[in-house]
Amino acid sequence: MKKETRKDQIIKISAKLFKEKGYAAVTMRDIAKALDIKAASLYNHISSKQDILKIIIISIAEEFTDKMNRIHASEVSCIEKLQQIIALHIDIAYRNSYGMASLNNDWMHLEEQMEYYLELRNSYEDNFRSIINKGVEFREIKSTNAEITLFSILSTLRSLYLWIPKKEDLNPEELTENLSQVLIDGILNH
Amino acid sequence: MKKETRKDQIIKISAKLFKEKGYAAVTMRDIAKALDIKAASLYNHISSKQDILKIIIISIAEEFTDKMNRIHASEVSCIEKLQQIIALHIDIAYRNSYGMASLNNDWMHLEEQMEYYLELRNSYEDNFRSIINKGVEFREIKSTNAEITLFSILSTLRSLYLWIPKKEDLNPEELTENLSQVLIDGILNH
DNA sequence: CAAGAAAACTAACAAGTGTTAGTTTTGATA
DNA sequence: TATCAAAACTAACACTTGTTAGTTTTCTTG
Repeated sequence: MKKETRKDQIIKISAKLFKEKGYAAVTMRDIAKALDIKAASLYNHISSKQDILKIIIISIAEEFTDKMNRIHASEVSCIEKLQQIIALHIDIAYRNSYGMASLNNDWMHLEEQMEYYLELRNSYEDNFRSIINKGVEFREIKSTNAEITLFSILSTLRSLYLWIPKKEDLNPEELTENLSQVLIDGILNH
Repeated sequence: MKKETRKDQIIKISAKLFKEKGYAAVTMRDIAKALDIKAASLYNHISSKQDILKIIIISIAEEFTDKMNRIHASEVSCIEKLQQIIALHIDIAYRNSYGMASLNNDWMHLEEQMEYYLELRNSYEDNFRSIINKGVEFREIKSTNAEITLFSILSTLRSLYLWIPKKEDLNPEELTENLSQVLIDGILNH
């Protein structure tokens, strides 16, 4: 593990501030103040405010897309794939809850990179949809509206970043187990 | 039904812009341009930018809290209460998907009103939690972690505003039916 | 149609924005 | 210890921000 550079610190503290107030409401002076330096000094490490956002968002989006591709291609049941997707989201939300906030809420402030981001997101969602559709086809998953199933699971997973930091007592393994139960088995006691 | 005032138009178009770019990234000149007037003219109808946000968010938050109170107090099973909550979210998301975006993402930019907003939200969540806990107690709901059940359902409901405008083919009744199935019965085919 | 209110306008403000240029300080290496 | 790059600084820029003051236009109503 390499030492944390000043640039890493800038990215990290920026992600934290972006989560609290949103990208547009955070100024370069806010970021600088949080590091106890002047705004102009930031430019020795990053090229622009946009650049910070791009680094935060694209790295996470690529990780999601990459790992989803592997899950999609793997030779396990659809239900097992769903469990792996749940574990993936929990893992990333634990490691980078600040970045997840930007991914979810600030992607519209990407400029040149927005198209690429949307490609990554669409690829991810297409794989997700494909897994659920196969699950319905193989009778593993109920054939109510598959699009609603996708939406519901994805909404929950995308909100994990808000919730995980407030529940530090729960470890990732236990959470993965319980969340899989709720999302896949449902809540009804029959 | 009274005629739509200029103020109503300002609130409506602002909510739309806030959904697209977030409160902080929308300027008074943006709002004015969308109405084909000058920024200064807005101040004949509203007192500040903050004021617009306050009106958008507080009215929805009060509606949620109010209707949740009634559901909580009603004499039906917990599962039926959950269905009513789902119907409530779908109803509001259909009628005001723009406002829901601000409620979810821009509440941190409320100033004097933030405390009141948080009270409303906490009251809502406490009622929701109480319904689920009672459901577990009465053996209507599985006794996996109740907090995870709450989180999962609430995340899905809070994301409806993103999804409903893209699926115009689905009517509210059908959606309520299907979403209840997914959230309550789960997706597993057994 | 006259009069007054409502709602638009122009012009400007003070403060805050991201960023650059040029300079000084810091810290590692030879 | 001398050197040189990395990283901090000060000062300033051009532009944008929310908002106000004062004026003109438009609409409503008697």
